[in-house]
Amino acid sequence: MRKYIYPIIILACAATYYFYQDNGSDAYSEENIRLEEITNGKENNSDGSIPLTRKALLPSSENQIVHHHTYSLSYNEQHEQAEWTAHILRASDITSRDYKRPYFEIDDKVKTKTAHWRNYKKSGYDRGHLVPAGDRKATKAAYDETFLTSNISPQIHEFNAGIWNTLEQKTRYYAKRYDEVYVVTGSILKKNLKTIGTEKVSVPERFYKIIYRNDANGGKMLAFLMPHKETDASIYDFITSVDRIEELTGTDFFASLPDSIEDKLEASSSSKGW
DNA sequence: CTGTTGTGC
DNA sequence: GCACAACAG
Repeated sequence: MRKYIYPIIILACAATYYFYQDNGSDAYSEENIRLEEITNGKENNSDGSIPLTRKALLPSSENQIVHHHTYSLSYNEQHEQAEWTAHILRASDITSRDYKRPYFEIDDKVKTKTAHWRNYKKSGYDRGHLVPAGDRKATKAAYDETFLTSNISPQIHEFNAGIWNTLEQKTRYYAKRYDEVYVVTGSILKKNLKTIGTEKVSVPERFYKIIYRNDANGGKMLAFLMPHKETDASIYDFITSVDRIEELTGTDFFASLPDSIEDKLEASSSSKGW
């Protein structure tokens, strides 16, 4: 009997290991990979383009920037939500795994403390992800990390499940097609917006998403600016230039790109090349 | 996929 | 407060 004990133990250990791998509970390895992404990036891209780190992708901001394992954000305390989030979306982030939705938690990395999810309860508004949960399905840990109240804005359900969802799916399509895209998502925060909850979470009137694809020729950029309302229109009716979003937000996007490339890409409001 | 609400312990 | 199931676009 004894000769079976060790094989059984080894099998049990292996099974446990694979179980946690599959569940994506191995946050430690993910942390190593993704935090490295912020500071070091890769040696070189296969197509000869200059590798961009997540840090290089970050917009300018006077608000509180925090780095999570798989995305970064800038929290606006007045409006009790992020003014923008930034993440690198890779084809490998997109899987068909079915994770159980966790509860939204306060983001402890934001010093001023983020809003509580109760502000949204019975408000009539969705807890709309900025970094979509669907963009972070490589592991359970990555998925759960999107369920922080620093990563949501109040959204009308018909908008969130409608054209905004369509835009998120299109972004995932680009990530699969080009293997890797850089994504900045946010809203136009201004004074006198409607608020919800006891903490007065602002309800933005417009949301935007900027997608950048890198290549040896400077890459391509695509920006969408959408009114926060239900619509049957196409997402392509809401293409704008990054320059326009910079005007509205006062934020400088992709400042780390060489100026000649940045100026050209950010002036464009065309989906040509995508 | 994007979400909320109701029930029960 | 949390788990589970049902429901909606």
